[in-house]
Amino acid sequence: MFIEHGYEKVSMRDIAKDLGCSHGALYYHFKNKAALFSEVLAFYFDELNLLIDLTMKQEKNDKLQELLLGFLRFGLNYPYQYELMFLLKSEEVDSLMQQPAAASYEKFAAAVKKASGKDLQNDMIYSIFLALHGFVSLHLHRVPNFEGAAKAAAVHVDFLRKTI
Amino acid sequence: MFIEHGYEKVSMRDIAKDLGCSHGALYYHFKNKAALFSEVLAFYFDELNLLIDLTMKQEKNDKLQELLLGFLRFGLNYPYQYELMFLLKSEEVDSLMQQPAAASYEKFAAAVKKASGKDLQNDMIYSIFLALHGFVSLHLHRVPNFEGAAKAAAVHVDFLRKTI
DNA sequence: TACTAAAACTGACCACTGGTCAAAGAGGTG
DNA sequence: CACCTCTTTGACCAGTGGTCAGTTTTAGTA
Repeated sequence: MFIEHGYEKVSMRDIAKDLGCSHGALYYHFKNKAALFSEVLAFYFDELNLLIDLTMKQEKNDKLQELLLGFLRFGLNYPYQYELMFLLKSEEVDSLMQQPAAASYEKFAAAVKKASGKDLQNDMIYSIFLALHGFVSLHLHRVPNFEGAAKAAAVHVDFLRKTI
Repeated sequence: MFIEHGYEKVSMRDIAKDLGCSHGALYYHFKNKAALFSEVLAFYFDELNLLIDLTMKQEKNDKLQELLLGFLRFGLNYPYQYELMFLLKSEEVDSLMQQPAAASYEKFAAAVKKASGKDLQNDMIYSIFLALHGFVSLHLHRVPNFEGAAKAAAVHVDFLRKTI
């Protein structure tokens, strides 16, 4: 439900109705709405980490491009998840999200360094990440999925590749 | 109030209490909360446009750097405004915000082109904008103001300058 | 001055939200 | 049976954005 309609639009009562229980019962299992949602999101951090691993494992000559494009694809194909993984700042959710987000970033940064074949500066990798994040956060929800911005994504990644 | 506490935190009743009227009265003047807020934001689009104009008018050798840094400074010093100018996607607000946002972008893009002294491709300018947007949207609300990320901002702008 | 029409405002009301909690139910063990 | 823990319920709270019939204020006219 969160994935289809977003965090704000889904109420605890909606979830309870779908489960066939009262909304009060949810508060026995989860401290609050944010805690419930963050457990849903944990799955998607794993998914992103897995995606990075898979990209690095496959036999391709241009892993770097695949890495950058893969990030954009992930962001736009899981818009609500991405929004809460890297964008939302509501105090409640953010405190639960910062640690896994940082871990995923570290994994991404290490992969980029390795895939580039060069000894890239950390600052540079961070700038590249910011540029990718900018792309996703601007196209988020304005485009139905990655396909809707695939061409622009390729152009952006191309721009970034040239800087490396 | 919006600027200090953010869109979600300020209720129509809060505003009405501050004005010394009933919250119903607000709905006589504004279709809804989003419409009220978007009128507040119009001021900040003007502010950003003015900032671009001023940067281009001043006698400096490195207008380009000033332009890019200025955008980051604006974003981090007016975090709630920036959030709703370029980040928020609630259907209500977004439809009111897209046009002025696009206009401000066009102004920015033209200024970057002129300041660079080269005939930059539009795609490239857009990528640069996305990279700046990524910086702001990631640091937003995690840092009290521009000063809190000034060093990282300088590094990021430096990275972008090198690509031009 | 008295009247009128428009503009502005009020506050009760609606359906909804996240969250709390005493009470009630289940299920298992001795 | 009693006893105990785990789980669930649903009434309740304070708050939200939004609506609207009814009232007041304002300003212009006869």
